[in-house]
Amino acid sequence: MQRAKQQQTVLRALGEADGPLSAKELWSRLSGTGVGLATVYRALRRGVEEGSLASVETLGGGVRYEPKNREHHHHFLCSICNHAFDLFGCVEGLESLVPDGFQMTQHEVVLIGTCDACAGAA
Amino acid sequence: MQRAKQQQTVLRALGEADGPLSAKELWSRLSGTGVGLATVYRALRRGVEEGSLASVETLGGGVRYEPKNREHHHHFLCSICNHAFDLFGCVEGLESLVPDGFQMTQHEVVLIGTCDACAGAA
DNA sequence: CTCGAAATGATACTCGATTCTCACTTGCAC
DNA sequence: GTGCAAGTGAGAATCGAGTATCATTTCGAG
Repeated sequence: MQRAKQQQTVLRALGEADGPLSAKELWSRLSGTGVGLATVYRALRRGVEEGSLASVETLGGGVRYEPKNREHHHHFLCSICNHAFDLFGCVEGLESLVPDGFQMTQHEVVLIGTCDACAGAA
Repeated sequence: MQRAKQQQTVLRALGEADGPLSAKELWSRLSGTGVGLATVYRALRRGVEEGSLASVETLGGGVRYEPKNREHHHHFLCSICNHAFDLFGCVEGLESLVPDGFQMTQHEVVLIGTCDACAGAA
């Protein structure tokens, strides 16, 4: 196992995911590599500080991380496996919801249901 | 101060709010009444169990609670005061985001920005 | 090869949110 | 008034997420 390169391993694994991952989820995907949880957190924190990663909340508990070099998108949260998936595209008509005097700067859309795998296994 | 009715006080205060409240937010609104934090949690837990309350995550950290007898709605989160407000209305076109094989059962829309009061104070 | 700065993994620790414990109080039946 | 089950407030205990510590290892410069 190589040292001094574990953080790159962490970031690469995150980049290969199909959605944002929490620190624990990411760590479990690296369980065979001997990477410590502390290193996962170090890599995530550094990534956020350097601007290459974004931390997102997708409901379902906890903060997840994803690479920042992605198009504007939203997430699908599987209520069975609790995994978050990236969705492509966005929705219209959000401005009409904003009350007078309020200023919207961002928005989040989260769809909740069952993912491909969980729906098929049911 | 009346005893054995504190939980009703808690639930009434929640019903009068303009958006979902966290346990701490709710407790601070009751600070003059001598209600203990434990009682707030007890009231919230019981309300959820009995089905009169819904727990919602509005991003911005933590779980908030609101009465369940409300129309379908979404929330606006002020990034300055971190308060959550109810929004009325919904959006169209969510179905088009769902990937093949996935089944959507719920959705959440959260708008983020500055509320009336915070925008005015800036 | 040798040295030192930076990285690493294991684990102890911190912090906040929530729940539990317990002595006391209240409301109600009798 | 008495007895008792349920409610209550204060603080202890618990739990999970994230951070700090520390001995060890790696890697590049000389």
